Amino acid sequence: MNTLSYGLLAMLTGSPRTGYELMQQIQPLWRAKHSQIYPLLAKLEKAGYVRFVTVEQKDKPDKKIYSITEQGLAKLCRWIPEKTDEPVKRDELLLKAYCVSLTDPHTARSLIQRRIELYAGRLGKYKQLLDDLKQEEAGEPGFGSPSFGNYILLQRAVSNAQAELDWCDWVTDLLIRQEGFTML
Amino acid sequence: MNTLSYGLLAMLTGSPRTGYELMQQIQPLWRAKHSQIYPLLAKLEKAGYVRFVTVEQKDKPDKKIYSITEQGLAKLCRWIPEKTDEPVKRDELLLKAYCVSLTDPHTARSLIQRRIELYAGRLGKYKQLLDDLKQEEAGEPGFGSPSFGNYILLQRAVSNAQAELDWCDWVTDLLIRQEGFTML
DNA sequence: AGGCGCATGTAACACGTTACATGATTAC
DNA sequence: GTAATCATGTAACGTGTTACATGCGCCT
Repeated sequence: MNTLSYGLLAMLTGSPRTGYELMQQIQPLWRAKHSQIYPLLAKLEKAGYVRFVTVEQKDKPDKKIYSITEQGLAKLCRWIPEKTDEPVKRDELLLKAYCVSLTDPHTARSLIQRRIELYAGRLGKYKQLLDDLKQEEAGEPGFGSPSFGNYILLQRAVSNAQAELDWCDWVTDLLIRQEGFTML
Repeated sequence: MNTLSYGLLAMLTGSPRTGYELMQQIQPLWRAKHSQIYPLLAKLEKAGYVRFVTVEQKDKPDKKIYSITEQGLAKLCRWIPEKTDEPVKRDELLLKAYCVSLTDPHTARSLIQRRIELYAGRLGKYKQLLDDLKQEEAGEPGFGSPSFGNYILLQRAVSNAQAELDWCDWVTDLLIRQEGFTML
């Protein structure tokens, strides 16, 4: 039982899902490819933590809809209070930022610009999802609501994307002022 | 040449360092253990991108002080404008947050509390380093300064830690209100 | 005609962590 | 005495990515 396995169980507490859906939906929390998820689901099934029903489809491949079992739920509940590892972040841009003075301000700006586009897209997407959730729940979901987890995570995603954009804008301002000077 | 290799070259543009120092100093940008770094440094040396001098020490093991070569610098400069991969984040806490309603608000609060301690510590550390840098540079380092990369990264670390703390505080408030209700 | 989305799975490889190995000094 | 810091390195293992494999329907 590695962390991703617990992540899959966690996702399945929301609703039953296919491996394909799990792969897509877990991305914002834990990056993983389908080639890692399918074998893990098979293991979880053998261990009795999840079960699946096969749904035949016309025009599309058959799919397996997984749901969490009582045993899986118990396993998950025991995991939650355990010591939580520190988050792991690896960002190529930060390595480039460290030695950014090796390039010119113009190149530096285009590096940051691509990052702005990335986070602007995410910000819009997560804001939309957060609004949708508030509409459905008619306000802010409380701890008891099954959407509570989703709610606090969406809120986090929004403020996180905003913070990234703020930093990018701040750096861009510094670089623009610099370009002004080097023009002289 | 994987990303960590470029990261090591980037670090060495600041000043020559030992493998041990590189291992420590690259952590905030790219998590890696010494067992990964030492073999990579050996490869970089064979490829001619870095060189080292051995310094004998009494009372401590001998050390190799690495510095970047002209070839290494050229290689690094060619890498910077290349397409930058998206950042990878993996955080166990977010997986737990998704299914946090499976536990009680009290357990949830202690999960968040540990994270608050982690980021409060980092915030203090990075604020201090940022102040030190501003003192040394007598103000904000400009693009030309060799500290510019360090400066924008420290600024980012500070605002990032602050954003994490803000979210933790916000979640804690939600949970405290919840505890109030469940008491009734 | 070619690419994307759905849907699953395996095999080979690259990357990262843990453990093994050594050894002196300093601090609690 | 027992752990931590400095300092390097290798071996085994676990995790994550890329590539291989299949196949239909939809869109451009």
